[in-house]
Amino acid sequence: MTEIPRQAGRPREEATAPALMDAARRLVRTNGYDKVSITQIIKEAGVSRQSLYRRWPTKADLVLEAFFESASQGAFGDERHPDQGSARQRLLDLLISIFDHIARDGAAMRSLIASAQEDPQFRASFIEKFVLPREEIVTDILQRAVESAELPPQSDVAMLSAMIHGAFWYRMLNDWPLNTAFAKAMVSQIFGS
Amino acid sequence: MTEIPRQAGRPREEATAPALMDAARRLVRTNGYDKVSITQIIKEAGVSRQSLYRRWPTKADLVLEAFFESASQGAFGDERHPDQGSARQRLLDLLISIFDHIARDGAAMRSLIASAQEDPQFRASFIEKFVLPREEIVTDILQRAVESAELPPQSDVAMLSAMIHGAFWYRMLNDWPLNTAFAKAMVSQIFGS
DNA sequence: TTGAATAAGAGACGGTAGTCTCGTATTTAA
DNA sequence: TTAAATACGAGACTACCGTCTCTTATTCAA
Repeated sequence: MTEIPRQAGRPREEATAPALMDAARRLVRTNGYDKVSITQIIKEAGVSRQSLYRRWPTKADLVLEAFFESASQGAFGDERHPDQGSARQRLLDLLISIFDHIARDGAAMRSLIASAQEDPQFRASFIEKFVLPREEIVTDILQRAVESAELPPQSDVAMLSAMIHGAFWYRMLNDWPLNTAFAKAMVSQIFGS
Repeated sequence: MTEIPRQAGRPREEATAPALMDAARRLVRTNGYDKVSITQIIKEAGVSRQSLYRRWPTKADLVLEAFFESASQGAFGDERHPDQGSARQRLLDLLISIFDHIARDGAAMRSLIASAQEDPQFRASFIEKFVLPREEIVTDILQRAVESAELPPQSDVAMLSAMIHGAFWYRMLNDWPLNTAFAKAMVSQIFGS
């Protein structure tokens, strides 16, 4: 319980950040990322323009936090029981869970990937907050698979991870379906069928 | 030599389209896709705004054609000798050639992938003109590899192709390096080391 | 009690994408 | 020769993003 010594000056309105995230989530789910303007979001949240830009540098940063950093609503790829079951089964469960989330919020995710391409600042933040954590979950599963001999000992775990994430990024970005059949096929390709 | 019956009306200025593509290529290579405005491109090409929009619906469509549809300058992934050499070697050569092109024009490619996420119209055109042709080159190599027993007969060629393209999309979009070492590692992962 | 620091809302501002209109030029067909 | 069709350049127009300024409000420290 370390007391944060308060700065001089008017404190931030506590309700503003959640109001903006809620508004952003709701509007983006309803209308799609690029159909939603900053002006709409601040009107919906009942807040001024500068109050948004004081908290996030761009629309993309706000949406990233609104969608993918709220632990309470379950981010992509929960790994609740990292030590149970075979690596193969854990990877399959993880992929199915990811594809479920993509079915709901894939459009937002695609827009964030797009924004990351245009803005190096945001890209760094996106990689740190979104890509690397998910990368780690997969490499962890694969590493354990090597240790338990479910994968051959000379397996290139980093390469396999790039192929796994890459495959569904590629499919998602190009409008190909991501379903259970695809998850099973991918797992078979990795672990052998 | 079928004569195209000319419509009534003033014909298009033949020099306009190449002038716009040249200007777009030059400016985007120098300054980067999102630093270049339509206004800059038309000024550089010495052409009016509408003359551009009469030919391409968006900046992305112009840049796609300027960079990746000019056969003369070698698109990504030339396959000059599709029947020579092992499939493994052909895939390696192809990957190295792709990575070379990415080193030069990867920034433009990333921006086009980004634009494709925001605009379904452009996405369809991007998939048709860019993604599918390259998809075909890889699946062709893999299919021949199955036929020549370089890959096991039950290989899921479509899945392997998604993993290959996906892996370098994923790496490219996230600022990881794409070099010969990565190409070799990927080929080893596909064909066995 | 006062001053410094910071937040708030309101809204002007510059830069950009893509649309639209206007007057003019060029071509085909009647 | 004339009318229809289409191209041209010039530039106005709307909507948007992100920045900036102005005035007011709230908090801490002297």
